[in-house]
Amino acid sequence: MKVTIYDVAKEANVSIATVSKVINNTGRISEKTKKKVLNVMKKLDYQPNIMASALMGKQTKTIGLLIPDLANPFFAELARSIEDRGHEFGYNLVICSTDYKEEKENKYISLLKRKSVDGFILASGFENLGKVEQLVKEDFPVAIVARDFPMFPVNTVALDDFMGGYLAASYLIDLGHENIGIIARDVWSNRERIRGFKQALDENQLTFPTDFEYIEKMSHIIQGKNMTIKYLKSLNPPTAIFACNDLLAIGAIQAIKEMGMNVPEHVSVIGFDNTIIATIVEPPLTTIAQPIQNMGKEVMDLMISQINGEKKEKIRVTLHPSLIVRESTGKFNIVN
Amino acid sequence: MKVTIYDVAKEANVSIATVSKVINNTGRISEKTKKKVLNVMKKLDYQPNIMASALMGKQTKTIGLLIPDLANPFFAELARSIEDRGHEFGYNLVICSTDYKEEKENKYISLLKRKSVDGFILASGFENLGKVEQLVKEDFPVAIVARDFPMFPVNTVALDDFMGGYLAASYLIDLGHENIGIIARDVWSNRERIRGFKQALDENQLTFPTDFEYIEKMSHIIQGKNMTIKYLKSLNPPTAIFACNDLLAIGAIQAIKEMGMNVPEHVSVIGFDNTIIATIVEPPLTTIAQPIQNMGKEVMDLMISQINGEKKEKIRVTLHPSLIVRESTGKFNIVN
DNA sequence: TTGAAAGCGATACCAT
DNA sequence: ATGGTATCGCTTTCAA
Repeated sequence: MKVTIYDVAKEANVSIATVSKVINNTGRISEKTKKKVLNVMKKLDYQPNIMASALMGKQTKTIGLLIPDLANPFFAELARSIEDRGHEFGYNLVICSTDYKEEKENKYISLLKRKSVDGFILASGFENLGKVEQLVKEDFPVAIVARDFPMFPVNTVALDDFMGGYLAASYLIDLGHENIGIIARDVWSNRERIRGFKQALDENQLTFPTDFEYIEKMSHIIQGKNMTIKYLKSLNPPTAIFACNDLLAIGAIQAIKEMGMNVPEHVSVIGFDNTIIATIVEPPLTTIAQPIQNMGKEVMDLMISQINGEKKEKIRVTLHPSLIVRESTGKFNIVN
Repeated sequence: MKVTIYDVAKEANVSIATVSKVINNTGRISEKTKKKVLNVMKKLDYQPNIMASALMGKQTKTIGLLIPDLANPFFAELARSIEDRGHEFGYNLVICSTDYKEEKENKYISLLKRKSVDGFILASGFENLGKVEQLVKEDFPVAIVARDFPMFPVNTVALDDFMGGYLAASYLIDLGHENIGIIARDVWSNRERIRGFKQALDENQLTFPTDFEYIEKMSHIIQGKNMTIKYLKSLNPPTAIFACNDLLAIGAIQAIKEMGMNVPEHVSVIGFDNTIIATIVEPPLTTIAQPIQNMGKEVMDLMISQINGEKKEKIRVTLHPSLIVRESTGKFNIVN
């Protein structure tokens, strides 16, 4: 059957304690026995059982990653970048899609704790403050990414969402737009983006639409489409749309086309995230880019340093969004 | 600290054996003590440590999923559907991107075995027959998805790739195309698709392009683009392109547009997979659909039944592709 | 119906 | 420099 430390010890004529020491490179063992044990390990193709050592308090080298939806390209790309950085340090990811459901979030967290993950990386959409706070109190390694939690100390890699919203609005305003529709789900990062958006509006003496309302449920193409149709059919239709993610923006573009109008001639559209789909849609989507690769790397680094107990103080890394101008936005056009 | 089975036993004035029995609903215990123990468990918020029971040979309820690239929408969507089905049965997924590198595949497999995963689901791109065969020989639960391994018995959920290629070619031929370029990486499923493609060609007395060659490296937009440019600049440029995934097809469309031509007026493009991006490009992509949701469900079901030792014989589920006609394909046009 | 005790596969302290 | 052994948290006979 499976070869264990006992098999190695027996074959090498040493104790399991000695074998353990050569595995972990701890204590002192003569070069000679070390070499001997190493040889036997190779010969028997011995693979230490990580679960067993986890029982003794060692790391499992596994991190739980909770995201809203793996099928959303933004989260898939983010997960991939986290995975890559983790891989460099021997970590694996258990990836869980929560669909923004608190019930699933709780379930996954307690399940993964029972599986002795070394820590959790929580991505955007996590509204479940209580659970996170509890984790932090227990001193369980947690890091937040693409989502800011200003309330208590926790390692965080956030985008400056406020700035993102501000950038989007400023650009649209520069193009001459004064009536801009907003599409967003009610999550923290979007509230920030809208706050930044409003700031730019204020600075230009423009008023925030009074009839704005968040979309419910998912942030998918269909929701973006529906909301856009609603906007365009309203009494005072906007000349530009700010969608809080690329998927929603695509829905907006589809709606505009379906209603017989053009992007950006009749209506401009700006997205958020800069995922692969922004380059694919026609016209290519102007969007606010999140530095996904960097976010993944940074959050994994924070996680690892926390697991290793390197620094006690919690760190907040804020990354900056950038405007990527493509072809879905244009000057306000009197055509309207 | 963490509450263990001992804490529960002490608090309930029973032995840990008894507690274990009520946890697992095994052996016989009186309703009274059962209720008592259950209460204490709730009161102490006891969460059995899965690693400890795994050491005793129980399941970890964790499956390793190896895919080429999580950032590829097809695999992200597939992973999501596998995750969903697994979730219904209490399974979690450790997701690993291999980048088609045998070295990574091997590394992940042995690492996850050390972490006592209950089984592996291997997705398309896995060319590493030796390792898989070894797993099968060891009777380690393995299931293959989106990839066929005809050589030895292993649970498989495959697409009828041959049929997919056949469908694509037939459709293009019906449209009047006789010179069709093919873009594909050299993996098993693509070889099958091309075989089906060739079959349709043969049936129509058309000849397979003699200068066809596989692309190297990744199957990304850029590779699709480069290959298409090469085709269009050749002496006898094709009037249609068959790309073996949607990403490559999108690259093809981009290349065609960049060269000042239109899709499908000048060149038709057909993709494969029917991921979300097929609906997003302009023109919307005609493609061969893989039933992703079904594939995920079926492969997880096979995995679970194998883990539970339900049936010994290995099963091969073959799902059928379907042609999704959108707007990237059109009749062969004399314009050329 | 319940419990004592022997593992599972590793780590780590304490002797030797 | 090496080894004996307790221990981690749980499962599972086997007795009582």
